[in-house]
Amino acid sequence: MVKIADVAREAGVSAATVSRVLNGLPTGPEYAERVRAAAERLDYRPNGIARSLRRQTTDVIGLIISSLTSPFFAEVTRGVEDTAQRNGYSVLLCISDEEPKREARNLRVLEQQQIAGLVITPHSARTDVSRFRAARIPLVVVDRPLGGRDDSVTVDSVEGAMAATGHLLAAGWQRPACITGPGDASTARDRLAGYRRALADGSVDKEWVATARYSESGGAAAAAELLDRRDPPDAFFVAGGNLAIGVLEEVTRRGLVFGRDLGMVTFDDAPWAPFVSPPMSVVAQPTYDIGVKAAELLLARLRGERTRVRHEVLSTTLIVRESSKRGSRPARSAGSAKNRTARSS
Amino acid sequence: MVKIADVAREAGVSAATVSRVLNGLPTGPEYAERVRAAAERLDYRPNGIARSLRRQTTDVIGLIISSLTSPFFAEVTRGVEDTAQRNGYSVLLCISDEEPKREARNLRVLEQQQIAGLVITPHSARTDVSRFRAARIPLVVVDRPLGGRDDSVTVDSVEGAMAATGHLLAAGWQRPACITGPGDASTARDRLAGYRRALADGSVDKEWVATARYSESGGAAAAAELLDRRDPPDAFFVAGGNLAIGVLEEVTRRGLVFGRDLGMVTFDDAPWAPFVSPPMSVVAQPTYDIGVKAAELLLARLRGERTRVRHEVLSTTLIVRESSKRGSRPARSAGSAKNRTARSS
DNA sequence: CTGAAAGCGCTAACAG
DNA sequence: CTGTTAGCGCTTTCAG
Repeated sequence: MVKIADVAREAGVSAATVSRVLNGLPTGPEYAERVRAAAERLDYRPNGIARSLRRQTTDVIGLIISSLTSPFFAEVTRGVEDTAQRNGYSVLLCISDEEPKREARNLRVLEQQQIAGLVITPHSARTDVSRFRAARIPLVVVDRPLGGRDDSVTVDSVEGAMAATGHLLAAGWQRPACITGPGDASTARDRLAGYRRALADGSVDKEWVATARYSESGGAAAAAELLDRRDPPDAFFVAGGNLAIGVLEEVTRRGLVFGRDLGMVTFDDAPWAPFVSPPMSVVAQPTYDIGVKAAELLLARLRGERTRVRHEVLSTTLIVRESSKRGSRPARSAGSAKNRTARSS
Repeated sequence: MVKIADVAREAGVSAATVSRVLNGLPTGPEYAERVRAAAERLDYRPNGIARSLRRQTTDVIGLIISSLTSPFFAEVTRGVEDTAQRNGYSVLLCISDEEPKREARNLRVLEQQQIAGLVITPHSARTDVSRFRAARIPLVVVDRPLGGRDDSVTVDSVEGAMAATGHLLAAGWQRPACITGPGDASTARDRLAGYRRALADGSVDKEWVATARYSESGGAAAAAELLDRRDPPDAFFVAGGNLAIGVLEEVTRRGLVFGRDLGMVTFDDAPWAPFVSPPMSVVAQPTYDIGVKAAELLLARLRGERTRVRHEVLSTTLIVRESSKRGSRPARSAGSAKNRTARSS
């Protein structure tokens, strides 16, 4: 491996000068040229580890993400990586899988790797990032706040849930249920709260609520439970994309169809959402931007630009397609669904 | 920051002893206990950077992945990360976005970070990993081979494409088209080859081929081009999940429906594939396992266990749902689609 | 502006 | 088995 001393020798200068040239510090131009040529000739690559040890800081940011299976988190990851890369940072990826133990191990590993900063989707409010705070390693919390002491990027879940549920009501559904995530996820609680507020606004005095892990099977089970009740709902507000797939599964298993037998709106858009039958109405989150924003907050901190804690809360967008419409024969669809709907049965 | 010397002082031993204890090297048990207690008391975390510099190796593996948008690559990533984490390694994630320039920059960065090994989905056969080979940093190539000199994990694309196209023919479609990726992706070429072989086997003497970037818009454009031909195909074999969404888009835009007006099978399964209308027939790849396998090959190398180059080629699975059936009234479906299909038109 | 020298925190060779 | 010492490759004082 060619090291700085080799370049120095080749260029006939000291290692210090090579370092200076390569880091763009002031040097005599003739030296600079000689050094650059030598480095080129030897195909020199600075050893980042040695540099980091000396500088006492790395160009690496850690990312602890709940999952990659869900497009939501995959897009957040993409946003973080893109932004980091664009600013000369690398991303050390850890998937916590929503497991507190894995998350704790991830935190430990990242600390040992001396990451410059951290982006994390904490499992719950119990996630312990105190060592990072103590070591003054900047961190930004994504998706679920963590007590408000750290920078954060979240989405207005209450508003999104209200919009979705309100829309269901407005479309004529009378007994909307809420299928949400586990109680230790603040998103799950907020979406439930938004649902309730919409019910209150619509003067609906009964509620239908099921909670489940944010997974397909969880969604399926919740839907089944709800539909099996003596007094079942006639519509679903679903609090997450993974849940939605499970709900879809259970509902089609029963031969029910959205937009006719049941109404439905779910959090999280997807490229395929327009193509399921019927096209799904969704509350879209600015997923990629969440990642970008998170990385940007972190980078600003790393540059020492900002000192006050900042909480960024982004908005959702309700996209109405077919699944939330009431009794709709395909009628209003953009021509596409023309042929594939039932007569009434 | 508490360092090894602090622990040594606290425990009343030398730094070397602390190091030995923490690394599980033989020491007197009473010392071991004292050291552990001291480390615990001080909440000591070894500095991984310093360790790496000294040991001349890191616990980090690099992953250069084409994209995270596609579930295929997201799952591969998950497989790699999972396996790495389980074996005490971390993953430095780089998204190349299929851009040669970004990929080159990623390679450079990872080299500087002194990664212990690399998993990469190379953009094309022109991807230059020579510096890694020269430095004897193990690498494994995923999805698309790179000249056969490195360990690799790929999928039998030819076989998968043959199965898909053959199935289309067997179902009664007579003019199947192939929508595949760009010519510099070997997967695209292989899938095209498989398609052709199936045509030959079925004695079809004309072919319908369109290539596009592996993206939704590419898929849509390719489908449009094919359908606008004077002599259009009556079925599609689509070479990738992203393409499929675009094809779906274009086809439903035209008011056509799969399983009736057109046949379709696509590479890549997805959780939602059973729920689009009609349910999509697919060639499923063992995505997660690809990642796992890749990481395992790499880890074996890092442990110095193996020396001969190994090419792992995994099989695909054809999953027949509705989109490939000919003129199918729902009839043969497994019960689920019972209600939501057209009567005839 | 340049070079010599120290040192980041850790581990491995060598003595004891 | 333990401590002392050297050194991984780089950057950054400090003199010159």
